[in-house]
Amino acid sequence: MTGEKFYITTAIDYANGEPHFGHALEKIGADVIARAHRQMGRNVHFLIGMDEHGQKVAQTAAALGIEPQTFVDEIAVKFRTMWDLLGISYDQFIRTTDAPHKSGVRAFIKRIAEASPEDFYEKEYEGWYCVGCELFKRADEIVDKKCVLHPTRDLEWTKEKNWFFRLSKYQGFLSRLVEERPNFIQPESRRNEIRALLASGLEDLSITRARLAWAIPFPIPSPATQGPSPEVQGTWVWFDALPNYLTATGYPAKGFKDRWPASLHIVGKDITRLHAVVWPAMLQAAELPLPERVWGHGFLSFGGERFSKSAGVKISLTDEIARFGPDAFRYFLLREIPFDGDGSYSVERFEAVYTSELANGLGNLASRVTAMIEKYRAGVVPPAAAASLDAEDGADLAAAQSALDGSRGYLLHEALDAIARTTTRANLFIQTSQPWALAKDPAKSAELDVVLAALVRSLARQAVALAAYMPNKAEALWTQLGGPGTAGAMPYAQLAALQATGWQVKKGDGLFPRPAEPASI
RNA sequence: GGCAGGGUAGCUCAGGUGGUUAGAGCACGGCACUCAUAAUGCCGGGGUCGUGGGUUCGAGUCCCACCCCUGCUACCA
Repeated sequence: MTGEKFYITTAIDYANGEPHFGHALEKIGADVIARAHRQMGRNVHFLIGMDEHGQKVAQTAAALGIEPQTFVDEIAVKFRTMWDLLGISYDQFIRTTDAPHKSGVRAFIKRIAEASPEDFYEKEYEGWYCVGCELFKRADEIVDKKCVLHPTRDLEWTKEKNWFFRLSKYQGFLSRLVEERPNFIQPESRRNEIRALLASGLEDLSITRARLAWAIPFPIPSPATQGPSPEVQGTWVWFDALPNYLTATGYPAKGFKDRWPASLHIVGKDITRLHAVVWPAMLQAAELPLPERVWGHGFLSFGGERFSKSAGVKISLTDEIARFGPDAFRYFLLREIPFDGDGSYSVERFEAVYTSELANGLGNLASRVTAMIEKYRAGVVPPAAAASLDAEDGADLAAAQSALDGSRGYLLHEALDAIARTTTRANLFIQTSQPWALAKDPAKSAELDVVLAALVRSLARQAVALAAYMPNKAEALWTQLGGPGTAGAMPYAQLAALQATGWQVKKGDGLFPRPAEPASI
């Protein structure tokens, strides 16, 4: 690969539980973008990983009676197993307990201390602490002496000495960033929220915690506690987790700039502000290049409840993947949930979409085309001129590509909608041209060639276009068609001119078997 | 409480700057066809466009009020 570099990341997942639907949606979406960019000829590096420090991890491990490292090791295995099952094509898996990450974080903090010495300072912090939020609250978040989000609880006045990062200093810088680079934070709804946040003013961030043992020790000694046993604070999540995108490149080792800056951070909409405000300020303080773009995707709900919340949702990720397999699951999530907004998951919808679009639509189309090539042309695709189908597919495939090349953001649901139209068009094309009738008239043999070859080309294009979404099924289809190499390795640039003459078609098992009929009375 | 977005067929949603009978997909009903995973194609039924006012020759599309939903409201992704 020699193309333009494309460094894509997802949020690192907090190692305090099992992978759930929300994690899966993000990884699948990022994986599709990564795979698609490979087919666009980019030099892709796809990073995912785990956030493994913090109080909750330490507490959970303690409750289980095991060391935190042992605990996160087990969690990391569970996540990687899930990503392998779902076919996530990541190039690198970073963990914040990796030694290179920990040393990279220290180097990054020291770099800021050198480049922007006034940006770190110690302060005795005190304020109203909401036990519900587990946060200090600002005055404008307090109404009637109660937290607006937890009005039934009393606030507690709490004190702690911490290191702070002078985020307020970067307010002007960040405002210009968001105004001058409208693509920096997308989609538009997220950008509006960030603009509102910037307009309301920024406060400095506390970036360490006392008595936090399961963390990277903050590398700057406290001037106030010099002596035989200086107090060492634990580095709080901001400076531990966010720099993973940077330390993954090998920072501070020479050569990290071969990969940095990141092209695209895919994150949940709940943490877009961290990536669009805090992270750029940190990088600017270190005088390092900023990422090109942050994309805040939406959330998945189930019967009105968040998947990410621990309570109530009684639906298993592994069960849903097993229902029709990983590829169909990937397809459904991205088809059903707009990648720039929220959506809800329902088993009924999954079954409906699978049956109508994958089994009856694409699967049956492949079945009827391969059957006709075998029956009428002994399995060999005949040479033939282009048909109306080829030209008409072009617009949809272009739309599918433009929906995820970044020019309009990353609208994966729109891309799948466009590809689905090519499936519908091919089924209609068969009905209109009636190849079975052409086959009965020897004088119409050339006409039949045109129809059959066009259908194989259409399916081949669909296999290539769908390879990012359903990698296994796309290859299964490609193999049945007798295409060269793999569908996933076929560049989008070659789609329009794709030929299939001479391919050896071999009808195989149904791509998407219809679900078993429910037992009726 | 503040800010932002939204409420259109059973379900998911389209509907630039107001203009003939409000559209698509799915689901449902009928017909056609047979290459195919009883799949496909065609036709059809189905909507007081959140509520109430207003502007206009004319409003889903503009204005006002109200109701409801969602998101954001920065320190544990």
